[in-house]
Amino acid sequence: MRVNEKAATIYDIAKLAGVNPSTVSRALTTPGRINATTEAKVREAAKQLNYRVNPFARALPTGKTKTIAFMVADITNPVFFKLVRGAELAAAEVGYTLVIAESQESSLVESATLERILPSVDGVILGTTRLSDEEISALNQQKPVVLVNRKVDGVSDVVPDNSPGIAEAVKHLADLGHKHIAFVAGPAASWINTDRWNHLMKNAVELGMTIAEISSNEPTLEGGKGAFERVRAAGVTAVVTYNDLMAIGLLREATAAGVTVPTDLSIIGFDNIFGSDFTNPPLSTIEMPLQKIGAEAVETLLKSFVAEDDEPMHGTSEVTSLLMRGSTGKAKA
Amino acid sequence: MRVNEKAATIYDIAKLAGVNPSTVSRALTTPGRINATTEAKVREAAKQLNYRVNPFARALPTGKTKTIAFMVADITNPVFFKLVRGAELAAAEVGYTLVIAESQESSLVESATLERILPSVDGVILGTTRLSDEEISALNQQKPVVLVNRKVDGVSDVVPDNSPGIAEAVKHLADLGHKHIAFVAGPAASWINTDRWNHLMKNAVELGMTIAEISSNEPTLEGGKGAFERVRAAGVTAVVTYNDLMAIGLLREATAAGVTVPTDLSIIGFDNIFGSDFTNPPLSTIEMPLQKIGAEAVETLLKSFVAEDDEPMHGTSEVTSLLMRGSTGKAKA
DNA sequence: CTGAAAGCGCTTACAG
DNA sequence: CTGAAAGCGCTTACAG
Repeated sequence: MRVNEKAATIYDIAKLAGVNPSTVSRALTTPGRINATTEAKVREAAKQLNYRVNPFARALPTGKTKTIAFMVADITNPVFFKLVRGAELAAAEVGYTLVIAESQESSLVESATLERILPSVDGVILGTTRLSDEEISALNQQKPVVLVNRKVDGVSDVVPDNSPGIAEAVKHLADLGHKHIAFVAGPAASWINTDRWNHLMKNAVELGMTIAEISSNEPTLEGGKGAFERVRAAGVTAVVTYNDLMAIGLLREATAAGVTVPTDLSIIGFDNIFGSDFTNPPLSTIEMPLQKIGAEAVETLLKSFVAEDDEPMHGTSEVTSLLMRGSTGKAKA
Repeated sequence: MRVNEKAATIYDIAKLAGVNPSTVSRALTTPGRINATTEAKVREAAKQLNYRVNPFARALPTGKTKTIAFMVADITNPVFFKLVRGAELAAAEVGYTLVIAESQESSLVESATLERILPSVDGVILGTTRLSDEEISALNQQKPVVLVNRKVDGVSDVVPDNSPGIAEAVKHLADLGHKHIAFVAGPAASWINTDRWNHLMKNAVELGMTIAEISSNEPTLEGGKGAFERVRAAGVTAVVTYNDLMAIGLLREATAAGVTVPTDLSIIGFDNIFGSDFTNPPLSTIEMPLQKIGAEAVETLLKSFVAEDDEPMHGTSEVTSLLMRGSTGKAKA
C-alpha cells in the first residue's frame, strides 16, 4: 500500500520549534503579526518538516475553501478555452483553485453538478448556463455568483461591450458596398444573442442597409451549414453569424455549393475561436477578449467575497473588435 | 453581507430524527448497514433540512478528498479538450471532482502548482507533463499518479497503441505510390514522439520506402510552418507530422508557397484536433481516442486508490486509426 | 443496531 | 506576544 509517511502537522512544527501549535498557526497564517524571531523559528521548522497546510483542516473552522467553481456548457467548445484559462491563471495567482464543471448543455446536469460541488467552493462563475433567471438568483443566495455574458437582476456579471466590434464590422461591410445583409441568429434565449442582434440592427439601419434576422437550429457547425439555404434565399451579399462555429459551417457549405467567399458572399463570425483562421479563406470575426473576461470573472468573484453588502458588481466593460481576415470582400455588383 | 443561514449539519438531523449524530453519519455513509426504519427516518430528516455533507469535514477524519488533479501543459491546446472531458465525465460519474491545472509548459510552474494542489487531492493524472522521470517517481510516492501518453518505471499509465493507425497511414501512402516520405518530429524529450517515430520508421522501411526525420522547433503551427523549407529540401512527396497543429502550419505554409496539397505534397497529422477539418483541404490525420483515454486515466487512478500494493497499472491499450480526409493523394510522378 | 467519545488538523476568541 | 481551550462537521473504533 502506497503510504506517504503521514504529512507533518502544526503540532510537529510546534514540537520542533518549541512553541504552542496556535503560535505556529499564527506564524503561518498572518506573517508579521507575531514576534519576528518566533516566526522565523516556526518557518524554519516548517520548512524542515516539509510542511504544507491541510486545506481541508483549514476550511473547517474558517468556512473558506479557497476554491471556485467554473461552469461551462461544453468543455470542448473552443469559446471556453480562453475563458477557462484566464480564470485559471487569475485564480492560481491568488492561491485559489478552480474547479471546472460541465453541464453538457443540460440544465438538469447543471443543477445536479452545482448541487454536488457547491459545498466545496466559495463561489461560482457561470461561464455559460442553462439555468433560468430564478434558478440563478436562488443560487446567488447560497454562494456568490458571477455571470459571464449574461445579465440577471441582482447578480454580478462580466459582459463585454459588443458595440464597438459590431459597429466596426457593419461599417466595414458598408464600406465594401454591401446594402443587404443578414444575421444568422443563435439561441433565442441567449442574452448575448439578443445583444448582438440589437447592435447589429441599429448599426445597419443607421448606415442605410437592410438586415434580415435568420433563425437557426443550433449554434454549431451544423447550424451554420443548415442556415445556408436561408441565407441564399434572403438574397444578401454579406452575413454575420452568432458565432464562429456557425460561420465556419456556413462557409464550408457555401464553398460546397459553389458560392465563393468572399466574392459571392462575405461572412463575419463572432469570438475568434481556435481554428477560425484554418479555413479558406480565413474567417473575419468579431473578437472578444475571452481570456481577460475569464480573469475578470474571478476577480469580480473575489471582490464579492469581501464585499460588505450584496450589491452586484459589473465587470469593467471589456471591448470587442473586428478582426479582418479573408472572408469579407466587396459586395457583388 | 450575503449570508446563507448556516447549512444543516448531522447534529441538526440527529435532533430532528431523534437519534445520535453518529447514527446519522452511518445512515448517510453506509446505506443498508443500519436499521431500515432508522435510516428512513434519518434520510427523511436530511431531506427536510436540505442537508448536504460538508466535504471538508468528511475529508478530515478520512483523509479522502474525493478530488483528482488533472495536469495539462496548456489548457488551450485542443488536444486536451477531449482528454479533459473524458476525465471530467468519468470522475463526476463516481462523485469525484476534477481539478484541472495548467503548467503553462513550464516544469517550474508545474511543480509549484502540484505542490499547492497536492494536499487537496487523492491522486493526480499527468495529462502532459514537463517533469523528469525522477520527479514523477517522487510525486508517485506521495500520491498515486497516472501518466497519459508517457511511461515511467513503476508509475501507472494510459497509453494508446500508436501502431495500428501508423501502419494504416504508411500503407495508405505506399498505396498512393509514395516512395520517399518524412516525419516532422515533435519535442525530442517526448515519449510519444519517439514512439510515433519508431513505428513510422519500422513501417516505412518494411514497405520499402525511405523516411527522413526532420527536426522542428516546437510542436505548434509555427513549428510546422518553420519546417516547410526542410520538408521541401528533403525532396519527399509525403510527410507525417508529430501533431495536427504542425500539420496545419505546414499545410498553410505550403499553400502560401504555391505547393498544392495533396497534388504536390501529401500531409498527415496526428490527433484529429478540433478544427483539423476546417483546412482546405481538410487534414488527414491519425486519430487518438482522447476522450476514452481521459476516462480511462481516472478509472486507472480510482483502481489504484483501492489497490493493495504499489504495482503500477497500465490502461488497456486504446487504439489509434487513420482518418482519411483531403490532404493525402497520389504521389507526384 | 446505536450511543458516547475521541480524533482528524486547523483557527480563533479568551486569558495572561 | 503567546498559551490553553474550544470548536469547525464529520467518522469510527469502542461499548453496550
